[in-house]
Order: sequence, then C-alpha cells, then structure tokens
Amino acid sequence: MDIQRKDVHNSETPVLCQACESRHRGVCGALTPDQLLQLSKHSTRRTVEPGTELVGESLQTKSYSNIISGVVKLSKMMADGRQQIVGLQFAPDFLGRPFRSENGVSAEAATDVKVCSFPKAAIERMISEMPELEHKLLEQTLTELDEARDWMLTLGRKTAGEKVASFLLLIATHAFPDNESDSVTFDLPMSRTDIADFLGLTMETVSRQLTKLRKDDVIRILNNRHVTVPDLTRLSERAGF
Amino acid sequence: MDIQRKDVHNSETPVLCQACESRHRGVCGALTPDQLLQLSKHSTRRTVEPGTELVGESLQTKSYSNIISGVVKLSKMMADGRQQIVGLQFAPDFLGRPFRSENGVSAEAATDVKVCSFPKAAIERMISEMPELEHKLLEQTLTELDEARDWMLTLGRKTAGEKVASFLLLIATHAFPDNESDSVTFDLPMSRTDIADFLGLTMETVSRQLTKLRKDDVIRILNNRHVTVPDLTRLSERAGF
DNA sequence: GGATGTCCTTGATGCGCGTCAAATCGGGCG
DNA sequence: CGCCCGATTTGACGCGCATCAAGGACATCC
Repeated sequence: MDIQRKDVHNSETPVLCQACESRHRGVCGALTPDQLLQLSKHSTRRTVEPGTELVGESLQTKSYSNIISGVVKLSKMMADGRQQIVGLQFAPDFLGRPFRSENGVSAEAATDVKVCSFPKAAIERMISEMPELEHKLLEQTLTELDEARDWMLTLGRKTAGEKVASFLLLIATHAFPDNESDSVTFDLPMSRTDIADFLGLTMETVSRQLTKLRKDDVIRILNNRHVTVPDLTRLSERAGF
Repeated sequence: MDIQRKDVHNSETPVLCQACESRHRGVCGALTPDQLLQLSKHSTRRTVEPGTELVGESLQTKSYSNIISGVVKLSKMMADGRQQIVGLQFAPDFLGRPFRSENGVSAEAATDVKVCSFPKAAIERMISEMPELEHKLLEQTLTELDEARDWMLTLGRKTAGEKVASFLLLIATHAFPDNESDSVTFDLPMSRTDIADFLGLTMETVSRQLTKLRKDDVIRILNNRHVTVPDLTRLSERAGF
C-alpha cells in the first residue's frame, strides 16, 4: 500500500502516523492531518540497537525525533571520564534541544529504540507557524524539568538503598503509566553500570542494594533483567516516601 | 507622577517597566507597549526579605512573578526533613509553574528580593493570545532544564571539594554574567546550611572545603559572606573542569 | 565440550564525608 | 563597651559507600 495514497484528499491522517502514540500524547497531537502529512513526507522511521548514539556528533545536529518505542538515556561526562545519566526518555517523548545546537548532553539508545526523525528545519518552521506545537513542547519541557528536579533530590539526599528503590519505582511507573494494581513486572532497560551512572553510585553498590531488596522480598529478579514488584507500596517506602 | 499617565496614548512603555530588566532579557520582552500597559495595571511590585515563601501555600497559587532583583531558591523536602535545593533563580527569571498548580517545589527568597507579580489568569490569557510570550517561556524553561542537568552531574559525580568550587563558580558567573576579567568579588546569597542543601552535603563539609580553598588561596573570604576570586581559571579547575 | 568474553555478585579493606560536640566569630542591642 | 545568640569553624570519631579483587552465571564461538 502506498503510504501517501491519501495525498489527493490532503486531509486524512498518514498511515504511518495512525498507530503512533506521538499523535495522541506526544507533540504530533498538535498537528492537523494536513500538517502531519506534510511532515510525514520528510520523516524517516528507523529502529536502532542499544548503544546507538542518537544525539551528539551525527544525527541530532540536523534532525529531531519522536521516540516511538524503547528507552533513551541522556548523559553527561566529565573530562576524566566520570559519567552521569541526567534523564531517561520514553515514548512518546520528543528528542532534541530546540533553538540550540549544543548543550553538552548526549543521547544513546538504552534498549532497542524506534524513532521517527524529522529535519531540523522542517520542525523549526512548523514551530514558528503553529503555536499549538510550541505549546506541546513547552508542556513536555516543563514535565522534564519537574522530573529533573525530583531526581536532584534523589541524587543529593537519598541513601544508596533509597536510590535503587527510587529507580525501580521510576521504571515501574513509566513502564505501566496507569497501573492500578499493586504489583508489576517489567524488564530493566539498562545494565547495572548504567543504573549506577543514573544514581551517582558504583555498579557494586547497585548490585548489593538489589540483593538486599531481593532478600527482603521487596522485589524478585529473574535473569538479571526481569523484575517483579509484588507490592508497589512497600517499594515506595524503601524509596523514601 | 501618575504611573499610568500614558494611558490615553495607549502605546508607550509604562514607567514602572522602563527600567525593568524583564523587558529586555526576560519574558516581558515579548510584549508590545500596549500589552505591557495592560499587564502593568494588574501587576504589583514588592520587596520581600530573606526567608519569605514566594511559592507554596499563599502567593503563587494565584499569581506568577518576575524577579527584578535578588536570588530565589527552589527546594524540595522529604517527609523526614531532608532538604534539597533544586535551583536558584536570578533576575530577570520568571517565577511560577505554568499549567499546573502543584509540583512539589517551594520557592523562598534567599536574599532581599524584588518581584513584580501578576494574576495567574492574566498571564495565562496573554500566553494563549501571544505566541511570542510562550516562546520566551519555552526558552527560559529549556535553559533551566540545561542548568538542572548540569547540576545533576555535580550532585551525582563530583567530590565535596569540586561541589563547593562549582557552587562558587555558579554564583560568580551569575553575579557578573559578562565578566571578562579573571577576577571577581561578590557576596554569597545564602548561608552555609543552604549551600549544603544545594550541594547535597552537610554544613560542616561545606565549611571545611571553603577553608581549604581559602588556604590554597583560590578564594578570599571576608565576614563569612564576602568572597573574592582572584583567578576564575583556578577555581574552574577545582570544580572539575 | 572447552575457551573466551561480558555482566553480575560477593568479599575485604579503606577513605570521604556525616555525625556529634565544642570552640570561636560576628552582629545586634542595651 | 559588654552581653547575647545564631552562624561558622574546628576537632574527634564512625559509618556508608568506593575501591580493589576474586569468583559465578550465561552467551557465543570454535
């Protein structure tokens, strides 16, 4: 099927976008079908493997993306190699720093990641023409700022045990945003080293704290990555809430 | 002089706004003289003392503000009293969280602070009518997000000595944004306890690290608050750059 | 099946920073 | 000036997490 067959009508949602979450909760929700179609002509979808650099030297200087699935980690590094992950992004987040080419943050796929990328110029033109799009961006940026500040509290004031519990809670809630029940199961999107870099700890400390949570039956772990939380409330208490 | 004497012309900058930095570098720069005048009718200026709560229960639920002078600290607290300062705001920053009443951050004057406050409804109406205003807000929010992420690296990965040096560097650069020379003098806008809460340390550790910097002649301190940095480059090295 | 490599866990030891306590400074006020 | 009181400094000590090192667990490849 020709994905642009709707072109003649010029008023329906492009096929590629129909199943995309960005159209509902993400920035594309600000666009009319016409605009979506316009943008989709310049957009490219692709799936990348864990470890792929999404922002840094190559791609991101020229384009922005929406995350369709997977987890992206944003990190900063010091001259001597010390590293800090400063944020995780999930679908349907917008990826890229508008109005500035460089801000010292690099983005890397943590899991398999599916992205939909657009040329920088196309987005920036649409932003200036579509206040609603800029509004969506502001909303997302404000949410990211809130999350960054929450994490600053975690980094600055929590113990190692609370930090690890906070991380698990973060993943649990983002994996199933509207989970009502008390119990969840999910796969950790990253390695112990990455978790340590997110929490400002060492890999060894993360491992020890996970073991402790497991021994206290706050979590169960299968194959290093597969985690079950039988009682979110108990995990929450361990996180310092 | 009647501060609204320009009303009849309806096209000139209100007197109150003429000397205000928000009109140049802040969000008010997005407004026309007419709009400024409109807004200034509902705005109130006041000066508050250190320790005054600017966001929390009282004021901020109903209004937003621009900082005209002084320093505001944003902080979060855990149930058991542990505290983390998650940001400092300087003139001409916009104060308040648009589109959400609550985000768990409280704002308090660190120094004497002069603010210009507007009713929430007035701003939100202008935002929806003035894309340029929303654009300014997005720019500021993105800058704050960049700064928050920088600080996450500091909190998560730097040593106590590097943290204290980073803090001094932050104040030095914000006190004199376009300082060309290598040496600066300024007053610390907050107590040792506040600095500790910003750095994720204790008061005692902050004090010891300041003493060490003083003994190494990286800084000079007079009367606890007055600091001279003879060589910003050397301070920068101490901060981990 | 053994070799190799990556990721993770566990153990032993040490240091940086927190905790607790006391001394000193500095500013306001009679 | 002399007193007082909060802020800061300094000291002694202990603990939490980093560091260093060894040992599993599991996958891939020959």
